[in-house]
Amino acid sequence: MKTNPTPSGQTEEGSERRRQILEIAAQLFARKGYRGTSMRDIGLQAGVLGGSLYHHIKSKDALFVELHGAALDAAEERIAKAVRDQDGPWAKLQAACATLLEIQLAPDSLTTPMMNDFREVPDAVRKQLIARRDRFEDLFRVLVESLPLRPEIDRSIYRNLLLTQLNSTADWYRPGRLKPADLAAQIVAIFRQG
Amino acid sequence: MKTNPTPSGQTEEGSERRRQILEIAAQLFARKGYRGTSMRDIGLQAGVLGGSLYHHIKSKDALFVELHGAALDAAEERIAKAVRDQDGPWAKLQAACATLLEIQLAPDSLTTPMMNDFREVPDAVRKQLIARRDRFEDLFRVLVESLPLRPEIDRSIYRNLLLTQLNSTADWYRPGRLKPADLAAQIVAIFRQG
DNA sequence: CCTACCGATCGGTAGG
DNA sequence: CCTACCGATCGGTAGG
Repeated sequence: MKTNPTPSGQTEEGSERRRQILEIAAQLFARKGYRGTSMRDIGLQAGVLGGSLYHHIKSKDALFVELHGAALDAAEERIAKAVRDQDGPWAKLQAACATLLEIQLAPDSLTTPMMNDFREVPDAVRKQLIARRDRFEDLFRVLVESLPLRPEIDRSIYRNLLLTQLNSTADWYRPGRLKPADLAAQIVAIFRQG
Repeated sequence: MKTNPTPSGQTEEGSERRRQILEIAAQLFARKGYRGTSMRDIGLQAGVLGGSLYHHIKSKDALFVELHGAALDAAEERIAKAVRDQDGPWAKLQAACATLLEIQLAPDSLTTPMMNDFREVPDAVRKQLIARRDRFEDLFRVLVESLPLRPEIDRSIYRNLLLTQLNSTADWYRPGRLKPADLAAQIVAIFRQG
């Protein structure tokens, strides 16, 4: 939908240069966190001085919120599609988990969400991130609703635990023989008790 | 063992004043993270200027490492005791989980571990934290070894997922009708598939 | 434990 | 996009 480039290069909104900068910033934020990434760091990677970035963005805060939102937009779309392709509540859940893990564990793109360092972020930013994340999690709320779970399981806690699991995997996962899809299978195997 | 106070007040190692400062620092680090807590913040809570803290500690880094170590020491001791009091692998695991959650979710003491913001911390500090945490996790390695798990479950991944779950609960838990022990029961109910 | 300060770094801006 | 800078804040220190 927005993949084909606009006619020519202007310095505003959707410019290619701006997209490059967003991608660089997303990678740095994902690796070093919000506070651990300075505007000068981003500038260094982009080949300009920190101050020059302000031609393309309004503030560090707005940049972070925009990246977070774009990442969740992309993730929602990919997950919804993966879920559509499956039949049965557990197959749908596993597809959603595998897709989210693939996105989270491939930290090389604009689409990597950053759901983990809310505590590092200014209060005003945090509020926006939480609101957006809550909407994102509705996707999983629906999936968990349709699971056939034992009655003693609290679905709200269950969903929280599952999402926590998915979101914090990036903290310890290292690429190797264990693929994201394998990990998703293990997680669902655990969460799918008889 | 170290609970009764030393004869009188000196300004060195084990002074009461120092203990107060460590407690204040631990709370702030737990709430705001490593980078989000300045020495001036700690001083403000302690009623002194930031620079004055350096009579009691060597550096911010050393302070954080010391707090992390002390918290894990205390947690290990409490968990080992709780495990000893139970029979059977699942009962032992649940006791360990409940104890760890109780510690993590009562953020008002020197004993609250901070296992979550390793990315915020300087490299030299991170290495020490990881080494200490790995030793701590051996406690759970032993517990997971003795579980009767289905053969298709990878115990190393299983342990990682469980610990991730326990350690990241503090990010979303809010005190209420759901007690730490209840949460531990829910987690173990999920991880204990038939 | 304070005063008074250091060098470094931060997000951000004016003006070209 | 750069030069040159702002005010704020950081960890830490000397000297009392």
